[in-house]
Amino acid sequence: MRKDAVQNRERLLAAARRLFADRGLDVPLEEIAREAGVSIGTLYNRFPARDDLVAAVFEDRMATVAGLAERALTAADAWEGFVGFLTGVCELQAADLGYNDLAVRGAPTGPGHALMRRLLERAQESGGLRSDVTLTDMAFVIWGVGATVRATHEVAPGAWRRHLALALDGLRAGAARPLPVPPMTTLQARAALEGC
Amino acid sequence: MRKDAVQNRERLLAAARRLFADRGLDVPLEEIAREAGVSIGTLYNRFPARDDLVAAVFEDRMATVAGLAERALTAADAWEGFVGFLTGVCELQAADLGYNDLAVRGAPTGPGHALMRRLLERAQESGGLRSDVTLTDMAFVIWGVGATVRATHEVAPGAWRRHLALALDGLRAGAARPLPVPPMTTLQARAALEGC
DNA sequence: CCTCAAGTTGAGAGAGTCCTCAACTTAGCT
DNA sequence: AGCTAAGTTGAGGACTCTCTCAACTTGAGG
Repeated sequence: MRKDAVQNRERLLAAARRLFADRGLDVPLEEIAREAGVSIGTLYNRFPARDDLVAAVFEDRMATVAGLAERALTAADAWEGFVGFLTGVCELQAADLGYNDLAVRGAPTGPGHALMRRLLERAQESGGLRSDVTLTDMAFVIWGVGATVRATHEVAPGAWRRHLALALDGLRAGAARPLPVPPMTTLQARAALEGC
Repeated sequence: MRKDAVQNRERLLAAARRLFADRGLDVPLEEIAREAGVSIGTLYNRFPARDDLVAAVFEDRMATVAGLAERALTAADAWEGFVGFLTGVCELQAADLGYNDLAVRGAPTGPGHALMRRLLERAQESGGLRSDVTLTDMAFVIWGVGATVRATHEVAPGAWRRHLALALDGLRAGAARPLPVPPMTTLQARAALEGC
């Protein structure tokens, strides 16, 4: 790749990072090109589809989340580890509206799928996490906090922490009351994301 | 008003009710006009702004929610009343994507504002509801369940009940752990809605 | 310096939505 | 039946966003 092309790619990524973070994934591509000081044609040249740009921008987050999960697994207290992981993910959501959109749209399909399952089972075995929740129920936390982040990020930037705290209190073993309907199947959870 | 005009108004409302329910508030107005068998000009003639149509379609829901709140206030068990109210509102959300959008966008400004405050205080005095939550925290339930409804309505229509049950378990006095950040002020909660 | 593959450009086609308005139609009164 | 205010119509202007492509520019190897 020619060096001016590399530079333009970097500029596009930097612009996209900024705009996605401030306004979410639906920012017009023309605006990203303008912000990058590059024409719309160049943007399409580098990133034929919006998803290619999104994937490139948020590549690092996959590793970040995996790191969070691994650290959480080594926590002395399994429940604390579980809480730390969810808090970490929600902090990423709150820090970047683009990642918030991505997390909401990809909640249960995430990369740390296997890691999360172990995290959850470990927290259940330790007696901290109620035993009647499944991995697919974690989507409720992501979706819920995601909605709160969207609504409040400008006007009450820390409000999501309160939402998360309430949600976590509902996940504690001590709080458990029998749940109604069965959990979503993995297939259902996956399908739920297509619709948004 | 001429009787053909009345009829067209009814047709428009019926069409809007159907389409809003199925697809949410952002359905194109042209499609509503087509579904009603009426031209787009007539729609604009009757309802100059989208909000006028939305208000007319969901007028009845205001009364429904007020009724839910009043019934909840007379429940023998204050906590059960509180749960019944929230469940009722969420059922409305799940039954109608348009109302879901409306509830999410208008969560804390709702009509039963005063009624809801009494409902909440009553549930707290009875010892069922944790005492550190405020009215503005209810928005988390509406926003959260709203997001789950949106994501799952096609693929796992009952999933929101599980989300709500978990949220309610987090609101129980028994589950209470100290909450982080202070609650949103009413002003913040109101402002949060403008952004969406 | 020359060449040309690689890269950039931006006007414009296309799709979708909102909203208007001048021309037309009709309900309902006399 | 005739009149008129009330109502309807739908083409079209305005805006926004996506995506393409033929013409132009430039980096870098020879």
